[in-house]
Amino acid sequence: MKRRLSEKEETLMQIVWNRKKVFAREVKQDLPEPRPHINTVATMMRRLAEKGFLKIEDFGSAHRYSAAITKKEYTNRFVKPLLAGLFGNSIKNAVSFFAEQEEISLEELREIMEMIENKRK
Amino acid sequence: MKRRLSEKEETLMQIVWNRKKVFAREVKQDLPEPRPHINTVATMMRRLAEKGFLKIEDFGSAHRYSAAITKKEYTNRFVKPLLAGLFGNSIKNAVSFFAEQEEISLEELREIMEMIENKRK
DNA sequence: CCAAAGAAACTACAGTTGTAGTTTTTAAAT
DNA sequence: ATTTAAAAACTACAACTGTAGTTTCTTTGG
Repeated sequence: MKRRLSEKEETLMQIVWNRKKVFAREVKQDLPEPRPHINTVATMMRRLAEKGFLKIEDFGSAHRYSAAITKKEYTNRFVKPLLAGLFGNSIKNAVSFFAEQEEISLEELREIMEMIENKRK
Repeated sequence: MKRRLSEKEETLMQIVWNRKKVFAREVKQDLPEPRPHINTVATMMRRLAEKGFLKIEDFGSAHRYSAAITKKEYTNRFVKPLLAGLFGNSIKNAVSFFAEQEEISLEELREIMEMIENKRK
């Protein structure tokens, strides 16, 4: 579990994180068109399991998959360093960037601050 | 210029973005130990150029590289969607996440808001 | 001009990713 | 028990990545 995932792999993990427990067939259904062959999905799921990102639970004749790493862990382990690398090791700079790009508004920043303050009470 | 870069490639781009114009030899110097062989760096730079991420300027017998895409463009094209994918298409959620992880403080959020407010004047 | 140094270009190879065909196993239905 | 359907497992392959050795080209110092 050392390298960060490719885009496609990340998409699969997204689906697993959302649905908690999934069969390959369901993962395929959640993918956008053009959907890959079911075997493609199955192969990628198997590889993700081999790499320690997914757990397998046997379920009759089928495997049911679930995440072996939470989205939070994944984000901390792989996404945070990515952002840090791009923004001089500062998440603050990253947030500034998105604020300047107007991907987040002053209003929303205010909401976040409130939310954090409440949580600390 | 369609897929996002690997970690190593991104590291090379970082160096180019920082130094603006670089020779392969300089890129190698900026890499952390254990440094790869110079040919490894050269090959990756050539491939990044082929993929449209770098421009080449001939400079005597050597190539001098510079970024063909700004860090801002790269972030918007590849990093923003990555974050959006993880956080329900909401950069706000992403920022909330990092705030909860205490990767950014209330103080810093306040600074960002001020900075943005000033910029809009 | 010629040799030496440095760089680019070319070649090679193993590991990973995305893709899916083929074969085998399993379960279910009659 | 036999067929059938579904899934897993296995196999294959091309593209891409990381790595570096080998060969060729180009400059420059004598």
